[in-house]
Amino acid sequence: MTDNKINKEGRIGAANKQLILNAAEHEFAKHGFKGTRIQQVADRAQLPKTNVLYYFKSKENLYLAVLQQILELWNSVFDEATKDDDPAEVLARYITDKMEFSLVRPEASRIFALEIINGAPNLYGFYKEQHAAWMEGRVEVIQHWIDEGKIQTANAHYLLYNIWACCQHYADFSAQITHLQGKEMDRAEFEEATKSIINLILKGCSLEIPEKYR
Amino acid sequence: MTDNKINKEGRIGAANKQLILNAAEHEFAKHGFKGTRIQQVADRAQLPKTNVLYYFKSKENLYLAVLQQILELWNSVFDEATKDDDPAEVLARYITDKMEFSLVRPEASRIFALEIINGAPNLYGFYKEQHAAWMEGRVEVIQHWIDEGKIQTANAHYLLYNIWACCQHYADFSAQITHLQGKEMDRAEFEEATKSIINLILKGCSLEIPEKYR
DNA sequence: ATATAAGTTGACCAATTGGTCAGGTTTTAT
DNA sequence: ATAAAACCTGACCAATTGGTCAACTTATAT
Repeated sequence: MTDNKINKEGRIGAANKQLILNAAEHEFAKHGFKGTRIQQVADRAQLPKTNVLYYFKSKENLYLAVLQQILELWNSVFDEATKDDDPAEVLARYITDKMEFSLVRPEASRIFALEIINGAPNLYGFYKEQHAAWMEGRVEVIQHWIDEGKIQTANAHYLLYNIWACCQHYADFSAQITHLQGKEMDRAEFEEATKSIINLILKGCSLEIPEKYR
Repeated sequence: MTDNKINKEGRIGAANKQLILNAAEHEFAKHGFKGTRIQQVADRAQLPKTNVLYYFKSKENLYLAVLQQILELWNSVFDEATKDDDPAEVLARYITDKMEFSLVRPEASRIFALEIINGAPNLYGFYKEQHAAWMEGRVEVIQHWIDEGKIQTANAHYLLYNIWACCQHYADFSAQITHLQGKEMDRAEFEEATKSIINLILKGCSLEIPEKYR
């Protein structure tokens, strides 16, 4: 049971890896996989390019690590809802969480969007199970409510798509929104937008909007 | 008034240009600007690479031409709505048109999405006026209804964003949807999804759903 | 008929860029 | 102290790829 030190990263490695991952998320979100240069990531992380390759053997490897990190975050945010909770409460909470995610981690959302527009080669290859499980879990909850007559909606899938679409739009299309409104949305405006989505979705399901989300 | 023939394209040129544009739309939608190789476009159009460069001087030029073509289509589809029409009718029609667009021209929608995620450098540079005018026109119509009390919604912008988001999602994220449902959505399913959006948006604005859109 | 423009294309080039490598320094466990 | 592992990085390379060029064929107007 001796602790083998071979191929174990030290403190420096862990810190630098995170530094690089953050820089890479920024660059991949803005330029896509092909459009991102390792040199740009290195510059942003203030490290030499060779150092980036030292920690992440290849560009693809780096991208996969970024995607992995995003998926972990993604899952953790929405894992709380269960089928025994009140639909109105859960949906409102769900939308609030998603919008919070769009506000604080827009770049993560954009990388996810780029991956899917690109045909999701990695999501349905490398992280297939992980991603599928996350989605199936959400569909299951809604379907349960429909079966029990707790919620009025024709199709669990379409409801989820509409929620995802509205919430992710504020991250993925923020350049368009900023341009249209003449300035970046601040937190107050994000909360207003969140209410507009909650209003839309809950009314659409003929649910009462909980007091604290009005 | 003599007809100067210098730099005028003949029939062959017009036909080939369109052939290349169609191929380019396909490739740009799938791989983004940086990820697309001129050779791939040429292969899809079944022409030598040099021939593509002959008609479109550079890759950027080709991309701009594709974007231009998409914007013309985009605008033409939504220019019909006016502020004097019935909001319920117009919104339902608007959503139907957008969903039809997502069904028949998903790649155009994806190029548009990629451009915006990328920060919309060309939309707010080259085609700034064109694009802004299209958006402002839509906002104006909604705002007019709000001012006249014809429609119950807090914010014209957010309403439009939510409509765009839901409809474009079915084009931009079709890879995810296809994966989730195990097969591509057919027209019947698209019509069902369209109804779910109309239901959501109109109920959200406290509008009656017109008979033919139920 | 023929001149002029439009269209075609293989050969080639220069720049970019992902990735390697070897020779170093620093950290860490004992 | 010292050995082993972890970390660092300048120099370099091979492959990709956007774009040029010159020689050629085809179409078209008069």
